[in-house]
Amino acid sequence: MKNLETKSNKVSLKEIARLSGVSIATVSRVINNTGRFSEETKHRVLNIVKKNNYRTNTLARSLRTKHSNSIGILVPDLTNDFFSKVVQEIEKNLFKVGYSTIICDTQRDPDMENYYLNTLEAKSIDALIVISGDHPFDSDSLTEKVPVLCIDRKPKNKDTIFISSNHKTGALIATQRLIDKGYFPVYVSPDHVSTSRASRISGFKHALELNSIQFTQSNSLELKAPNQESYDKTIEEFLQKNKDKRLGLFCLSDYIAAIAIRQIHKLNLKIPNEIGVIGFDDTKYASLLNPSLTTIHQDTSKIAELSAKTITKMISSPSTDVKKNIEVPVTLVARESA
Amino acid sequence: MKNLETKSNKVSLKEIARLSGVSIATVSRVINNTGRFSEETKHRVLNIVKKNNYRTNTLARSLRTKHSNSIGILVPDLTNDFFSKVVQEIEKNLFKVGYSTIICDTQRDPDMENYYLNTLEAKSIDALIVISGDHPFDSDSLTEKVPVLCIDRKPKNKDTIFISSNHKTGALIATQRLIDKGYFPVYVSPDHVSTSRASRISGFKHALELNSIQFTQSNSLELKAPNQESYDKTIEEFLQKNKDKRLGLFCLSDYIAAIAIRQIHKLNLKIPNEIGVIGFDDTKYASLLNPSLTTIHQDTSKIAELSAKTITKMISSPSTDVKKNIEVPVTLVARESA
DNA sequence: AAGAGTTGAGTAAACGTTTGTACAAAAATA
DNA sequence: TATTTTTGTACAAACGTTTACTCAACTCTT
Repeated sequence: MKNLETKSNKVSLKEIARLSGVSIATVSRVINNTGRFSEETKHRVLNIVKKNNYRTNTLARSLRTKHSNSIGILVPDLTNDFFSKVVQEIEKNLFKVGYSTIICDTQRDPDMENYYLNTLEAKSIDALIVISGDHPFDSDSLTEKVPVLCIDRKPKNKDTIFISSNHKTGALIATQRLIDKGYFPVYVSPDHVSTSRASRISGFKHALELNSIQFTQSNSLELKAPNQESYDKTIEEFLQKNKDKRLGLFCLSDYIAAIAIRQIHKLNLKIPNEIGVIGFDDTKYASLLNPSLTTIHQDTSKIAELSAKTITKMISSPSTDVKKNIEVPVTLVARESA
Repeated sequence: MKNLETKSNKVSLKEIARLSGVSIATVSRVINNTGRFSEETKHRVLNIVKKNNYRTNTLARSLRTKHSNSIGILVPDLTNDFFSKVVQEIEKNLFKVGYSTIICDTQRDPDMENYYLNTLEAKSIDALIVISGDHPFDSDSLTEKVPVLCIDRKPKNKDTIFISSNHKTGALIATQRLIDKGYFPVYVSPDHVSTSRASRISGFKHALELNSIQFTQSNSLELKAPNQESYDKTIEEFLQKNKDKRLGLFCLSDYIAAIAIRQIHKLNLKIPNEIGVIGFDDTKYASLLNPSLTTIHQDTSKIAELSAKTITKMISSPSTDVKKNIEVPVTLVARESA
């Protein structure tokens, strides 16, 4: 038999106070355990609280205290394996230390990004973690009010804390491996270009330099396209045109790598003998592709842990300055594709 | 040169009222465009509002009005391709009609689920959309307060609105295809078992019935396991043991299918000649696997659209009753694997 | 030109908290 | 015992809105 009182929609401090014969203030102090009450009243109040299934109205609380115990996260695309993993891990970390997380998928749309920035600010979030869309994050007005932390994509303002994988080194390692194995190195880049992608490309180029290879047009394959089919076509054409070379594709993401491998199969080229492929991210499908994908592993757990730690530190002691640029090491995971 | 006033942290209705020489009430009415003001004051106030970069404090607003224009979403695992897609699409749909979305990843953890339920309730969300974890969703206390809509996994309470793909039919179609192609049908199920999985299994069994095939132990492969490696092993053993049969694997998700295909390759079995594989979900990697994966396509867009539409209708007119059980058709996408 | 309706405002209460101030009673100190 | 300190509590303001009431000043009706 369910307690009928559960139905009552609104049980406030006032009601609890009335029921237990003390003042609202006392109830509040008991609930927040902020002292100045006797053991006896404590028990009495807590009993009534439980019996009436009282929940603090956090709206009112936040309005009064100016903070909400919640942290906003802006993410450009939740269906992206890397992003969703990072976000999930951050949430897990923050949950452990008592913060609730508000995740907002901006769909890489500046309008939505702004919209959510506003609603989050209006919700008195205690801090903001942002993975920006295709344009560098740039909101000084908010940054003045709450701690802001950027992940993966460099913010416009150099003073904003920024955590990311060491993309450049990752690309360097991958490219060096391709070169070492005698492939003709080519980077394959998708449509969306972010600062992280840029770093990877720069790492790629650096590797060529180190090996005294002159970077030319044929070392890159840019996939400008609205949909996957035209990706397919562009890749196929490129492969056809460069049949003479033993290509080593450094794909800027595992997903691109998967598409490339698919096209390679269509042309009946043998991986890794006739062509090599390396990806980036080490998402959950990397080991499941056929052949399994050699790729650069991003340490999502580390990124998430660092992000959570840093942001909570920034909240609790805004004065102590933290490192502005944190780079998380990446590792190459050698599998079959190169 | 940036406006210095941007820095001021707190500009409230009161301040705007003072600045424009009218009462707070008038400013409020202008901002919400709720009448009872002259064109002249409107312009004056709006100017001041703009100049001072005023933002409504939604906390205060919600506290007063009892609603927040935001909708909570509970999701068991954001790294799951199907879930993240659905959630993203819902968010897009709700955004278009002016709702902001609060996404919470419960990590299939009942504790986190409860925690978020509480914080969401405390935030005065206008409605809740839930994809439950491994246990059917069961929160009548909340359901009494705001509209609740369940997706994909059947809620405990039969009166809760429920939207999902037609899992049973999907499984039926897939299994029938395997049978038609002369395979010995086997369903492959992962660890987590949900009501949606159960429906799929039931569809599978129904297909056997229709074809007068007796369901036995060897028609199922249950992957009870903590990690992917032991998945691998279980699958390998099963394949070895059933070498004599021409197996047709109906995998309860694309991800499982990918793992299975990987093992099949290891044993040098030829797909689709010696063994067939069909998945479920049609996630973005389905077409990229090798061979590409025949699978059951879930219409995430439709599910999302329906969810958004239904929930907004429930909010605006709680009295009109909507269909309690909405099934979204699925389609088979024929590719190479079976 | 008198009454009725409309328009443009202001006042103040309310939403549910937290917290500074106040103060009596009890406890500790001298 | 007289004084100080601590303890337990209440009161009331404040957070930033929305909105039900008022009400004076217009604008129409006849």
